[in-house]
Amino acid sequence: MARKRAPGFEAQREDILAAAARLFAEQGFSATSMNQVAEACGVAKPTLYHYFQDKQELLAQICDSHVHALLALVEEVKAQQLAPDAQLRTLIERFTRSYADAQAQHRVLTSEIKFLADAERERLLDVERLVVGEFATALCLVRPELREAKLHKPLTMLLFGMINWTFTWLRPDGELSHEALAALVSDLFFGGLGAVQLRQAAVIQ
Amino acid sequence: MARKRAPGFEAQREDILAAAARLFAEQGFSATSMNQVAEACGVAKPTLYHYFQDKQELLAQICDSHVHALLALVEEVKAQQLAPDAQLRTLIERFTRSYADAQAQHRVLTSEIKFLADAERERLLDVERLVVGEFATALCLVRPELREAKLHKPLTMLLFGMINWTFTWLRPDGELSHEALAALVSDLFFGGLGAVQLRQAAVIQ
DNA sequence: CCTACCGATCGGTAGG
DNA sequence: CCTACCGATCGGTAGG
Repeated sequence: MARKRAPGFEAQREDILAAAARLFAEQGFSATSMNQVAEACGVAKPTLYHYFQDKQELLAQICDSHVHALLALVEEVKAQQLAPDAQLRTLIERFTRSYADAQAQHRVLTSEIKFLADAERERLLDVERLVVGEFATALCLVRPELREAKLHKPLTMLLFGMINWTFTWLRPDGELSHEALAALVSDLFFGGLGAVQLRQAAVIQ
Repeated sequence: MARKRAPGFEAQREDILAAAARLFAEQGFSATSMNQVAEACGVAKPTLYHYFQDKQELLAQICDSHVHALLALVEEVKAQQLAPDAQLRTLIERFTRSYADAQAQHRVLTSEIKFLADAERERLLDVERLVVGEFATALCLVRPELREAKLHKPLTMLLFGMINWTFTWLRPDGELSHEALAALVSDLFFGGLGAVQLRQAAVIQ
């Protein structure tokens, strides 16, 4: 039997991850020092190395837990077996709302993943691709002809663009709530789908 | 009269800016060393300091020239005095296509601007706000009721999200060309505008 | 006396 | 879990 961790071990570890996520999101991974992380959670720098092997592992843990939370979210919606329109709309709204609680984690996942080692980064990108794939599949249930026109993936990425870009401009305490934003994105995307011309992918090459 | 610069001065300077933009876009500003910039353009590091005061000035020049290019682009479209629909569509297409030629500059402008000193950063954000403002104005000409619903700025930012996010997934040599993408974004956004419900901004607070 | 650099090394700080 | 450090490398600059 392995020896028990000290009682506060997991809580302390989560504290460090949360502080690191906030700093990495604000300053970037490279511009953030381990001393800053230590100071932010009120411990000495060597303490960090008791919980994490190195700076990269901090980043890897933040990205890993967040991308798996996103995957769990889409799996949960999928399990509800909603009608196509309702499913895609629910995905959009759940996703947009999830940013309210995990802004820092999401910014780190999208902006700092390049600082991971190749193997670790590819492993996480594979999980990201699963998440994107579920959105693309849900989209094809709504408008199946998009798949043969090879527009389901581009349209999915335009949708992710709308959602992910919000962290550059949406103030958490501003007039526009995440709920209202989710409805706006849904309306815009669903309305736009009907107007998309299907000839484009063929035109290209 | 000021003495003339050496003939290759401007060309060398542009070379350095282009190499720095590429490296900053790929690795981030903080993770890129002046030695890497120097190596990328085949000069010694001290030579960089002949053209630029320090590393931050490199970043400032990249962002400054690109954001002014974007401003010039919107002013040029505005001067054409097109009908509202055609103007917004042209803005979207010109903007999307401009990324094909200036991907690195655009990534730096959107991702690395935080590493500038406060005053310099604010100066550039003010120019960015002018560009966004022109899009929002063009959007209000297409659907004036969006302004009173306070949705013209959020919708403009969703549009920028679709366009700006493309650098995370659009392969410059891939199947989908920038032209086809521009048409897709236009179709989706114009189609979606008709479906946007106007009650949302009021719901919020 | 100017420009356009180079080889070498500065003070300070990063991750560990 | 702290103080005290290391090998290395950072941005920036000296003399020639």
